[in-house]
Amino acid sequence: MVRTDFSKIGKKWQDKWEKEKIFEIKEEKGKKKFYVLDMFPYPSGEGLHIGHAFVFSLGDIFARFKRMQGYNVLYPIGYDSLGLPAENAAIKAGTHPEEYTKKSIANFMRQQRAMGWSYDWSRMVKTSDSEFYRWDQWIFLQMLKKGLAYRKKAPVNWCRKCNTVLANEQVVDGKCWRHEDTNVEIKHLEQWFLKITDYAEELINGLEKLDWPENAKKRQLNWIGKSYGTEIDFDINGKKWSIFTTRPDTIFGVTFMVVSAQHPKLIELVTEKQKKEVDAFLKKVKSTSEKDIENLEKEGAFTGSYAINPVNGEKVPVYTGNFVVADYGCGMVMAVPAHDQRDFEFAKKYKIPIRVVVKPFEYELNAEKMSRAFTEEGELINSGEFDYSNSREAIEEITTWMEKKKLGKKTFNYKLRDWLISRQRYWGTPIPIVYCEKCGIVPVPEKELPVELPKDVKFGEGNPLTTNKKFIDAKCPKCGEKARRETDTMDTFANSSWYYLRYTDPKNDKKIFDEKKANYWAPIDQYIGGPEHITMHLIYIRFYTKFLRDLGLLKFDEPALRYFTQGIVHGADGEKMSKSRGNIVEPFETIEKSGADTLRLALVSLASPDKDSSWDEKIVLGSNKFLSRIYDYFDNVKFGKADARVESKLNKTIKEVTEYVENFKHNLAVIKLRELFDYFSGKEIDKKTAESFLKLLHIYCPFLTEELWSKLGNNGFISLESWPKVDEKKINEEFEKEEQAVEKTVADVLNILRIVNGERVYVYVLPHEVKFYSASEISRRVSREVFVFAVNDAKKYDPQNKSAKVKPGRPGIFVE
RNA sequence: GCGGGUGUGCCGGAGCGGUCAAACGGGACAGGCUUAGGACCUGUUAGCUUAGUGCUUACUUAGGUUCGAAUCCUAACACCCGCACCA
Repeated sequence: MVRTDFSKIGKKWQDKWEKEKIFEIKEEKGKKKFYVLDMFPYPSGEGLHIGHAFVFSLGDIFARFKRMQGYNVLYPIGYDSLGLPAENAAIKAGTHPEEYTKKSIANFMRQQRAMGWSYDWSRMVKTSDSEFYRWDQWIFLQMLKKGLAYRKKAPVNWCRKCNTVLANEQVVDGKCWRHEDTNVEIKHLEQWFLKITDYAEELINGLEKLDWPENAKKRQLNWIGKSYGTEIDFDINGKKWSIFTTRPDTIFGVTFMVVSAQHPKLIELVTEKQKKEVDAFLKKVKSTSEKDIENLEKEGAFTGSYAINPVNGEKVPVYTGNFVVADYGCGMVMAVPAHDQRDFEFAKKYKIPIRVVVKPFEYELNAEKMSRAFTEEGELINSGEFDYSNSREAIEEITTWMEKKKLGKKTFNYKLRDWLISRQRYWGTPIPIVYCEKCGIVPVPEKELPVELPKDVKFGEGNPLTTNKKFIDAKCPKCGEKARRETDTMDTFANSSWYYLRYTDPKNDKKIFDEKKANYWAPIDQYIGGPEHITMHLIYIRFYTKFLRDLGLLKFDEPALRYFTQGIVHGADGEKMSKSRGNIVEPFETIEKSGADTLRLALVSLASPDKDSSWDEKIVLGSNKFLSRIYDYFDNVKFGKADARVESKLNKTIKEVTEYVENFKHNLAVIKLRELFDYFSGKEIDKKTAESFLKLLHIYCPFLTEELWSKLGNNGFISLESWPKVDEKKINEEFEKEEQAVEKTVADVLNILRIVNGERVYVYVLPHEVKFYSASEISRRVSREVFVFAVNDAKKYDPQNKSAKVKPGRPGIFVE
């Protein structure tokens, strides 16, 4: 047998598809659209990795499936080519990010074609094209107009390795998302923010109707983090200071207050006497951000001020502390050490009194002897008129009571913060702003967009954009005087927040996109991408979509109706693939050796695509073997007439596979295809059945099936054929029974043959079951001569009267 | 601490109330085809037992619901992932 050169077949069909532009589509009235999208890649110089091969194959499989089902399928590709990694990699390689990106993209494209992904290449977008990022700038200006883009001085996350600030979403465990070993520092800088929090409520509510994995929705919900509580006003030095709490039931147990070390108005609270102490503490806080944040001890300093508890008039000291988050709630908390672990630790350290106000139902609490805070439900004590009520119920009661007395009010808070988009780096979308001494912050007029990235900059220290004088020096659009151009660029996530819309009208140079086109294709019907994007990209893209809708450009609220998260393919050792572990799998080696079809098939056979899996080279061998068998079979196939059994099996398979593909259960679909092939490869089949099989297989193995399709004498592309339809009438459960009967009998016969040897096998069955037992089939399987008799057959040969043992579904067997 | 997930035979991994000793693939073993095979085909792969029957023990562990559980519930253990000083 000659080894089939799958990679050669691949190249042949790649070229044909491209020449005929069969995947280029346009809007069509009367045809139902379907938008399949894989999250676009950041084009690194290293080319596609196995994760790419996997996700994009999932997308392609789905796109092909929907296309064959008759939908007008939009399946585009683009490159998230702006961003820090490109800049860093370019610097490292001693080249310009633009060159680096260009090369990387070319390499990506070559590899993507080889994988057989059916993109509409004519719609390709690159975020690094000024014709793309021009619309980033345009959106920014619209947000500015609506007050959603604003500038403020704030404590921000700074990564010294990236040399830029980071969004909240980009801080992982107190470290930079790109530098696991680098602690994020807090700096106070003036930066641009997008007011995503305005959409917090809608971002929560919108989740409900989305067909997303439950855990993705939960994670977003968690991230937005809405919590209900009470805002309570405390009097400090005659001024009103509010705090936020979810435990107003413990208000009588407040023994001190803590204000965040980063609170903008902290100074107002610090008395002359305490200034030194507080300053020393603040200094320490700043330097501790360098250290391990996880095990940070709760620390603080007394400010010298006292707050008056509104419910009992008590004076309690106000501290500043390192464990209070400045921009959550009010940046200040009421501390109830008896019932909050953090407050407890703080109180112990600074010897602040602890007062129990919630008593456990079963026992007494002694404040002095407590080793930790009691945070569970209990009975109120030391709480004035609320004594003896249930603490959980008291939350509501006390809040209502305070509302009546105007001491506080019911409210809620989000964990979600506004999106900090300024980056002090070069390879990003320039923020279209000019600073004028006279006019202040002035937006660049829309007709002057794009503000292009100058090519001539120096990389090294600081923001490269500041090294190009021509770029910085600008004229104020308002007064015409000399002004300074903003040198910060936008977070790369701005680009990916709306790219899916640009695909619908990628070459439009008048507008961001044509609304008709966008509303025809979008929203995305099936989005596919990794779980790491759930709390970053997928929040931002939803936010942008809602904003563009509010501008009147979109008629829908959500960017992606259905979302599939693929699992991570680990190395053969079950560990995450990494260079240092040396367990990286290079998809290209496999493609060259066994062809893209093999790789695609292997990737989806490995495990359920939504689950993590470990790469196993054997899966490639197995897949390759299967494809070789198919190729050989079709290479010298002779068709006959349709066999009812084969047709039944085929239709059942169509039904199952369709269902599996729809739900991304490709591992199971492949099994069904294997079973079908095994079933008919030993039998005579008709051409139509064979073609249906090829069509089912096509979504996984596009090249091989194109080849075989044409070998069968077809002129067109199988890529453009339609998905087989189930003919329920042809599914005959009788055949299944028959199969099972044969299966069981074969097993029995083999079992007997192991004990006694014989040449001839006699099978006795109930008269109405005779039709289920095919002598030839059993004979084939057991390699003996086989005779089937009905028990009431007078002429049967049955020397040991085995027919007496016959029961329904169980034949008698005699071997001699 | 909070949230999500997973635990199945030698391995990967299906199954998610009966038709389950448990799909499919891989491995191992036996046999066939062959000069030979890492190629292909067939069979075996929990234990005991038997001319094909039957029985026992099995799907992390311990309980429970049920006529009946790998599948549902409760608890424990283990592992993985996400968020986290959010008041």
